[in-house]
Amino acid sequence: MVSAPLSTGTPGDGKDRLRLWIRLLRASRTIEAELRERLKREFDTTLPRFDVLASLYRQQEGMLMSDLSRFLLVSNGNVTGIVDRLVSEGLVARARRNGDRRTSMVRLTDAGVSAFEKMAMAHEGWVGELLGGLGEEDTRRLAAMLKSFRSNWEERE
Amino acid sequence: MVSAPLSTGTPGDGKDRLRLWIRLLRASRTIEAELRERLKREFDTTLPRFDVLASLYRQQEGMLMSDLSRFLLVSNGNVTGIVDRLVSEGLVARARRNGDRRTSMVRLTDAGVSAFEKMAMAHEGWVGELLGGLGEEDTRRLAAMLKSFRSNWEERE
DNA sequence: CCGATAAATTTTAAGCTTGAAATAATTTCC
DNA sequence: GGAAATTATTTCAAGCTTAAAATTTATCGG
Repeated sequence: MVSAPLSTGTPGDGKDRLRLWIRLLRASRTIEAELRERLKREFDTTLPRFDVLASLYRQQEGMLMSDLSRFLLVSNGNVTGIVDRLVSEGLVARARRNGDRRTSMVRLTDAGVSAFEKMAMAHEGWVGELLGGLGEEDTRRLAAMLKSFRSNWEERE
Repeated sequence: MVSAPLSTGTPGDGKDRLRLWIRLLRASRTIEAELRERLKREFDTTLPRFDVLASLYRQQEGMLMSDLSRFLLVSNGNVTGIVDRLVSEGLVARARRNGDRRTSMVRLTDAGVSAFEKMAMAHEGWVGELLGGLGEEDTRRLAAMLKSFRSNWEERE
């Protein structure tokens, strides 16, 4: 996955950052794969569906398709398909709005709420387990660094 | 993307790790999306193809399909398709082996080597830019933490 | 009011991804 | 040697993903 550093490397050039990126990507893919597999096995669902349910659970009043897309960092068209499937599973409902007929408010159904709560409990446990190798101190430090990275990034677009 | 912590949270429970996981995932998706877009725009290629080329560049003697799959953390069937496309682009070649006719050695062509070298140069620069918000010290610390996380993980399977 | 522009969403085509089933070749073990 | 198990790969169906085009509805400037 992605290339090892090519440049010959005096300290401070792109090499350290490339190495960091490779490790970041491997870590997140490893965890993601494990979570995906467990969601499939235990709840017969997928990570994208879980992510949509999680977003909607945070916003009980509902979200627009474009809110979902922006929040989840995926394309508009992508969300359409995932929500379609969740609707057909009865976990989510679209409600046309009087104000603006282009948009629809997407919201969890009661079945969606209770399905998500079960999954979220297990999910939180799994993440705790999968990141168990990290001490509490490192966990918080890592989280803080990643937070500031995100903010830095967002500033510049 | 993934749920915010649900539990009410005494320090040291799963909450901190869940928060870390969410940030890790958001960071890697953000960077990944930007790299994907630039690979498309500048080189008319994709991240999975770039990843395969990068693996093969590291192992100039070639890799089995299963080596690629294991190294890239993706499924076997997935690699088949990506390599097929790279072969049809002339960047990669499959060579049947005399010893074991189930396997084939996949290797970069000359065109593949020079295409990859161009991309890798740009790629390294992009990563440097995208992670630019992090100081050198943080970069190295973060990388060290992620490395030890990976090893911890790998020990337990 | 009406045409142009913008905004929200869906559709489409191409490619990525997985997990499982199918193929093919090798190895193991009587 | 030959059946059975194992290994490497491909094929397949379903779903995820993107970027771009198309659709539908709102808004804005005459």
